[in-house]
Amino acid sequence: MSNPRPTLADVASSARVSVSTASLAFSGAGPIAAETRRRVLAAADELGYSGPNPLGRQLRSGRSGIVGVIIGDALRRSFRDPVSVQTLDGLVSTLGPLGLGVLLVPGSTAPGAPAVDPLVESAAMDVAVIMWGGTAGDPVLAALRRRGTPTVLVEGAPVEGVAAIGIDDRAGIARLGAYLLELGHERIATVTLAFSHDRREGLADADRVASIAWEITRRRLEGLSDAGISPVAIWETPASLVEHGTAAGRALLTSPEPPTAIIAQSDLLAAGVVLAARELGLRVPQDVSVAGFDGLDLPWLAPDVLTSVAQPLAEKGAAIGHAVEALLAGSTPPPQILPVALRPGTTTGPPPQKRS
Amino acid sequence: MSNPRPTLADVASSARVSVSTASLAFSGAGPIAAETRRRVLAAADELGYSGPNPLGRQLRSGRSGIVGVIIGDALRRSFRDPVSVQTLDGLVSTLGPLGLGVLLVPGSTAPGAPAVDPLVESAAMDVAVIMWGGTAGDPVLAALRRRGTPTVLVEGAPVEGVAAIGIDDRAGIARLGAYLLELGHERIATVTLAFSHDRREGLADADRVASIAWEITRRRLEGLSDAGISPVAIWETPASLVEHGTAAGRALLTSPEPPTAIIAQSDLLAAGVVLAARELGLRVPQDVSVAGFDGLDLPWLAPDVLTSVAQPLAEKGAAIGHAVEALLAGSTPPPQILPVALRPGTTTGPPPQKRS
DNA sequence: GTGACATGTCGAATCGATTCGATACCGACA
DNA sequence: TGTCGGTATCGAATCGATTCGACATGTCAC
Repeated sequence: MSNPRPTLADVASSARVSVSTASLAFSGAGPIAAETRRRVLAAADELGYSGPNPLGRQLRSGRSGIVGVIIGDALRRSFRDPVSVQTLDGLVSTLGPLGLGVLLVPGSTAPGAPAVDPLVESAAMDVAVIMWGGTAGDPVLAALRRRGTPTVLVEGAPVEGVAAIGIDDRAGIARLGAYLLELGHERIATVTLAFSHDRREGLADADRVASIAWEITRRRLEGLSDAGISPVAIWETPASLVEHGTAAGRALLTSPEPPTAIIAQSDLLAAGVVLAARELGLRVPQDVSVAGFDGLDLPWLAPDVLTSVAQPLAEKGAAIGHAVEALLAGSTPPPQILPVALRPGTTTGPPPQKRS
Repeated sequence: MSNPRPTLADVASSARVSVSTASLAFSGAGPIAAETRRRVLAAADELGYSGPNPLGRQLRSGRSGIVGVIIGDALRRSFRDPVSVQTLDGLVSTLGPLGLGVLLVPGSTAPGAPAVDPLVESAAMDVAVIMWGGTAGDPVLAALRRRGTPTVLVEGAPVEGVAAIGIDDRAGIARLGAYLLELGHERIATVTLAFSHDRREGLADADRVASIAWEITRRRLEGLSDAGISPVAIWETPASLVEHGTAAGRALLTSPEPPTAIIAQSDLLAAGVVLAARELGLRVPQDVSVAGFDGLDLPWLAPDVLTSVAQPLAEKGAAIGHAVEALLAGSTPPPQILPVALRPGTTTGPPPQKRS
């Protein structure tokens, strides 16, 4: 009964045709008589053969049909961020129709360890996508290189020979900064994404800022300078999560000379700042303006609607998908920077009148 | 230069050993002289050969090392729910050390279409995990069966020959119901997860309730009966998202005879109800009690802490992982129901005194 | 000195499909 | 009648590894 699963050869012999003909019946690549085809399929049906074994096909074609998506570290952390999820969703939607599957690959095995997850070294994948820009000497990038796996780097620093997809976050932040300056703000603080793997939390001094390893954080910080803003405080967070934004907000808003506006590098962080302000009895935006980045829909922040810079998440996922497609076709897709758009909400306004 | 990638045969001939010996040098399965091994590795290094091609290995072993995770429909929807994400995280953490990768497989191609995504039919996977209980006649389940892929069903109705992992949500809801009864509530309404693929939103009458296709929704509803509660209203939502909870809360709390307590089948829904109550100027729990299910940590709901029934998400993921492991080993893991625990928060209290 | 045994290496078969080139057959056309 | 062209089928090679059994060599004990 439950013999070893039937193979194409079994089906062929049962239908009294050669293996090659049987293969044709399934793949449809090549001329085959309708009657023969019918006979083969009937035999397959009878034997309980459910189509060619993908493993055989893959070996022959040299393609696994799998795109490895390297997720920062803990899935839990990456995916608590709607930004990752929506981007991934866009990617999956684009890859699906191409018959490509997405394999989730943890980056590093242990949180702090420099070791690379064994899957990066040994999983079958035709292309790899690094979701959150690897740093220059990223061991994951090195491993992929060694394996010769074509790679798409998302939101990273440009690396020779690696396809890149990003967004124009620097200009977006600059635009946001200009907007706040126009409103009259002079004391602007900022809450940033993580600086590097060490994921510290707290105020960052100039030295610390100079040590930023993650391109995305640096770029968004540079957007502020572009707007001519030098922040009165730079607060570094371990990850883009609401609670870290709240912690940042509490600290910044209770400082001796609190900022009149806070720009966070992500909406989740900004939302956290808004919650901290509420908690402290401050009105947003009358007492303090708060702005974020990403353009997420955060219904639970109601009645506030975050002022933010919207990035096209689904399109970003699709762009990654197209880059993957191009790499598979053997071409080298050009780097692509997607545009972002300032989206004013209810959390920004003119600064409070100076008392005294 | 960039010739066709070197193969084990190339390495072997370059190291002047046979292919079989070269294989041994990499796999370590079998006796091999240290010196020979060194020579092979050196040759590999020189040729830029980065380990055996997984495709060849897979064909030989008949194993792909891939676990397909079938996600309901749109990734975007599934993964906006922290419950899915945290469970998946637990699963990935368990599978990683086993050298197994997780392949994301969309369930159905189009939202409403009954068609099954081609990946379900043709992707190479050793085991499949259906994340949110397929219904009885689920086409995905049927397809997997036909292919003979061992399957783990999470939170589903028991199906012959399919491994099952679930939580004791029915008892948990019953416990929660009892708790509210003890507090003195008499008018209790409930907000449920989706009934079926059609994902309607609004009050459900008895007929509609009788038509529930999704086991998880039915089970949690039955928990209420177990506690002796017949809800004054049953509000059906399309998905476990905050905004649907808010819509439900608005409707239920503005009805002629509003409930004094609302039990939601998920924390996200419950959080939405709390937000609706705030919006309506109602105090929680003085004016209305709200409870959820899942035991999520929702910092943005502060200062409220949701009363909820906590389920062990990471453990659930791990349990799924172990079931996968067992299936791969050829055994049939027993169905497993994980315990849940009532976790009172600040959103429940005695009902308001009757006026008049 | 010889048999028993462990160690290292090799050749060939195998996993399950795809695909190229050859062959056989048919009707049409000159 | 001989040839050309197209269709349908088949045989054999191929993808890149793993693994089993055979064989050669070396060591030890009796």
